[in-house]
Amino acid sequence: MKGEIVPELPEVEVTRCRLEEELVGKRFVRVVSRVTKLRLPVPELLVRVLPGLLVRAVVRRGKYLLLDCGEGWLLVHLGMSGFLRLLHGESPPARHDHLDFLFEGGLLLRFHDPRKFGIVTWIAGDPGEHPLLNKIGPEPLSAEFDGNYLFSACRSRTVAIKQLIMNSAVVAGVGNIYANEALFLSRIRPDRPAGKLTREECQRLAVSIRTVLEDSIGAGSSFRVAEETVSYHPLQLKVYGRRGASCTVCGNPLKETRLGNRSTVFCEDCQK
DNA sequence: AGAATTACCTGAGCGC
DNA sequence: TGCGCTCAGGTAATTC
Repeated sequence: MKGEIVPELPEVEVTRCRLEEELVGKRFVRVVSRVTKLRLPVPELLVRVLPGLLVRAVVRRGKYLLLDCGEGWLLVHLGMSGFLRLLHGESPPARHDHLDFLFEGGLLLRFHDPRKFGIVTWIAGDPGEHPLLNKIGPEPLSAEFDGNYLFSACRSRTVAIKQLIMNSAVVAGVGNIYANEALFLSRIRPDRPAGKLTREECQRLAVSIRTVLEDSIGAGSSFRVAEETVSYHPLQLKVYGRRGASCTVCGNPLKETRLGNRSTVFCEDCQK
């Protein structure tokens, strides 16, 4: 598909930063829901529980956004096609504008998601114990995620390394695009059984995952993400979406295969 | 336990 | 023009 914007971890992180700047310290005034079900049901109590509450913090766990509202947490996942916009003042909702969160001062946070793969829900207790969050592995940008951790996680695993790093129980928030990019950068074939990687390869891959994510967050930070939409910087993607095009390193045409029914692009000459 | 498969959803693109 | 089909993909649930 052309021009498809899938929010990956960098997009979610840049969105988090914008929400943090704009919303922390602000109070919900009104919530309007025009949808009953996204990937999960959108609880009706949102419209009752949020007004009057103050946003204390905005945090990210994998691709989940969490607004700390004191007595509970608003959890948002953008799924495949979701994004958040920040608007000032009244604005009539467009198609697929499913939820509006109005804040004091006239600020409007709007959730838009054509495919409804996103999630908006309320967590009353400790978010770390919530079923959606309690099995998620370490953050890829944290110190906990390193070559040694990844090597341990690979032990006795027969799945392809690409599928392993896309498993959120192993590492949080690595989606298809950056899995492809990180494997290219670390010169490892995506279809290698995870258990066959050496410790040194795991070290390279862990560094590459961090690098591609951090680079993208840096590139994205110059864009007005949460106000408009999330945006990729396609020029910096070296393999994803480039089947048949020339490898940026050796010039040979990139190959495409499927792993776990996901598009997988790599260079058979550079990646071993 | 781990691996493989399915389900959820809509818009775009394609063949006819 | 439009119908029907396929594909895109995050993640949890289900099945093997």
